[in-house]
Amino acid sequence: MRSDKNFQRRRRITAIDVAKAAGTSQSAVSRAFTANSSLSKDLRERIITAARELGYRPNAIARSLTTRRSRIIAVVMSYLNNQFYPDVLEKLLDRFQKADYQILLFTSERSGLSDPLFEQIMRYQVDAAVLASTALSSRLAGECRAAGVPVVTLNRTIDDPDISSVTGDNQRGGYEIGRFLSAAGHKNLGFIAGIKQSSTNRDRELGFRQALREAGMPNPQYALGNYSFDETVKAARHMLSQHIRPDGIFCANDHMAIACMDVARYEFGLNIPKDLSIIGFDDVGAARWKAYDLTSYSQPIEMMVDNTFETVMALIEQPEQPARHLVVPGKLVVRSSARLPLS
Amino acid sequence: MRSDKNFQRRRRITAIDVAKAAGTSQSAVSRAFTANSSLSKDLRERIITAARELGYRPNAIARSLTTRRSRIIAVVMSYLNNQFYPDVLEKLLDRFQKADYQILLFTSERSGLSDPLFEQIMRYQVDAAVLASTALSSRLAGECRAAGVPVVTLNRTIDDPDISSVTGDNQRGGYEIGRFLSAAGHKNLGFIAGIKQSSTNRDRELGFRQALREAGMPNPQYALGNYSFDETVKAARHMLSQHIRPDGIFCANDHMAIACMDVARYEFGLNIPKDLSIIGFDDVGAARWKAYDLTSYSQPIEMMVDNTFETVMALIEQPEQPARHLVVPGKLVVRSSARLPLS
DNA sequence: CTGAAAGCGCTTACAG
DNA sequence: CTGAAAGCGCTTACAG
Repeated sequence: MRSDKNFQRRRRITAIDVAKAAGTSQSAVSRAFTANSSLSKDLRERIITAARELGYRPNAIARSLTTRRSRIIAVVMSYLNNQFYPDVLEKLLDRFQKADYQILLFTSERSGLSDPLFEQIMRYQVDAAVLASTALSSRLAGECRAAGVPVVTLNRTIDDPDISSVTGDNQRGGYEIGRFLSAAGHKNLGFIAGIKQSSTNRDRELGFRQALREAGMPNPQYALGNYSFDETVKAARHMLSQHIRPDGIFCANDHMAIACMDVARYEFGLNIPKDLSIIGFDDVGAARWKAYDLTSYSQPIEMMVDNTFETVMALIEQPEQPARHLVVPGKLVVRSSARLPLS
Repeated sequence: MRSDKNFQRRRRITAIDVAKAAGTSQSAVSRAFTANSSLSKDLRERIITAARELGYRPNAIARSLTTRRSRIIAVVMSYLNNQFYPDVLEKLLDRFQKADYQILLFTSERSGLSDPLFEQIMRYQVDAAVLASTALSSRLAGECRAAGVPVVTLNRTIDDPDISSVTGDNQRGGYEIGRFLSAAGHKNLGFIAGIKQSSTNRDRELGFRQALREAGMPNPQYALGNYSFDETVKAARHMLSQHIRPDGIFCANDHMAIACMDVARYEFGLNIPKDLSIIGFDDVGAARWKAYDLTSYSQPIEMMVDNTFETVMALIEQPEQPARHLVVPGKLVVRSSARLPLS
């Protein structure tokens, strides 16, 4: 069967080998490695011993062919240079590994071509997909679902209400940030947006604008950072060069807020927060770094991941159940990058 | 066969369905989806059309059962909060996806219990494993290899010379940093170490000490940061509280250097680099952030990943070939966190 | 070029 | 509790 001679791994040890060694049948071996299947204590022990001696390990690939469950979850993620995502990934990994699921990781190229991605996800018969890439077209989610693969989007929602999602409270976060800035007596606010079509950006911006409106403030100045460090540098330069320079900027995430702070301080010589307040979103690790000490709205990763996990499991058990849309509350973490409300 | 009624995904579309629709045999369908297998243009087209109409996608799991190649690579990684690793991961993903390999991601809990990890890796029949976790015991590598799974360690080496590795030039990097600091006229150097048993730390420290020796300088003051931000904060506090305070510190990676800078500036009120020079290692993205502007020795991720990929492929083709130990050259990236050599 | 058939390593209904 | 056997969805040597 093998044609390329280069390929020859030592013969695999299979359940049949173990069965022979333990003087029993292959089915019994299978049962010994399957939770709550009926097998006498005695036989089970004999099998386990033989297996250990032979270095036998059940072949998960073969198993999933018959069970039709791979115990593999596809995770699609990009923007790994934004610390928020690796942190999410690490927690996801922990959570799913603990439940004996493995994670097959995909990045969507920023080009957004999700088709080949979808192909691969389907071919590997994943039990579910977690989509945590803001860059992603919502098409991927729809395709997965149409193909019967449970999907949950993490840190984003998409148009289709039938697709479950877990997000932070983006709108409320934007709103609180707007209130905080206006209460501190800022006169000219700015907003540096992430990717325009992303739900995170949309909701954060929505909340922010609403707060300004309620406070009787004009619309904020606007620039596009696209969740990219370099683009944000340009956006900040542009915004800070305006005739009327903002005295407070809300950046749609911490990653951009850091870029913005660097520009303000080192290119414009501004003192933060005296000359300019900056607030981010996510409360990533670097927000705590003293050189930034960034005021931010938190997204509690642990809770988001737990909710994602629960939702995925529920969907695997009952694919037809109604979609869930979980919103995990965060809170404004006040540090020193923005002036405090006048008391 | 299925007992739990909750589980029912729509019937999968298999090669047999496509064969029927295209009026041919299942073998032909298989051939249509296999590169360079003999099949008439005509039949192939008919099959592809039928497949598209039915939404058929070959089942990679079933395929790997017969080919005995899963086209899955295990990647083991931890310390994802050190930006170096997500950056590596993103590149690895790109590189392997491009070659039609998928990545099954594992974190080793920092506890270091690698046994269950090994179990899972084996069960999923991965074609190879890339170990990029400094926290890892070298046992995992040995076990994989003993089980016939090609292994390459990335950003670390282990004792066993039969296990391939790809690393930056840690020793030379440490050496150049030592020369740079001594040439700048520093009098009292300090070293904040990463994980003691890690090869990266060992080699960086080795080179550093050698340079000091050659320059006729005393051994550096020493503190342990264990590649952890919080531990480094403590280490830096301790080191900077000494009677004779160092005027230059080499931190075994950028992640720790940032922690160290924060302590120096915001707890001790030191001016960097006037009062204290700090140099890191890796040249991660944050080293370029203006608030740190960190002098560092670079590890060229792209090249490291390319080499890892090539090595993995070579080992998959010829498992018995001799191990490779590739060292990718980096360079000192001079920014403003350390005083310059006296010219 | 094409098809029938064996086999990859498991799980599980069935029968005892 | 235990075993023989069918079947999961493919690949590929074999024969035509």
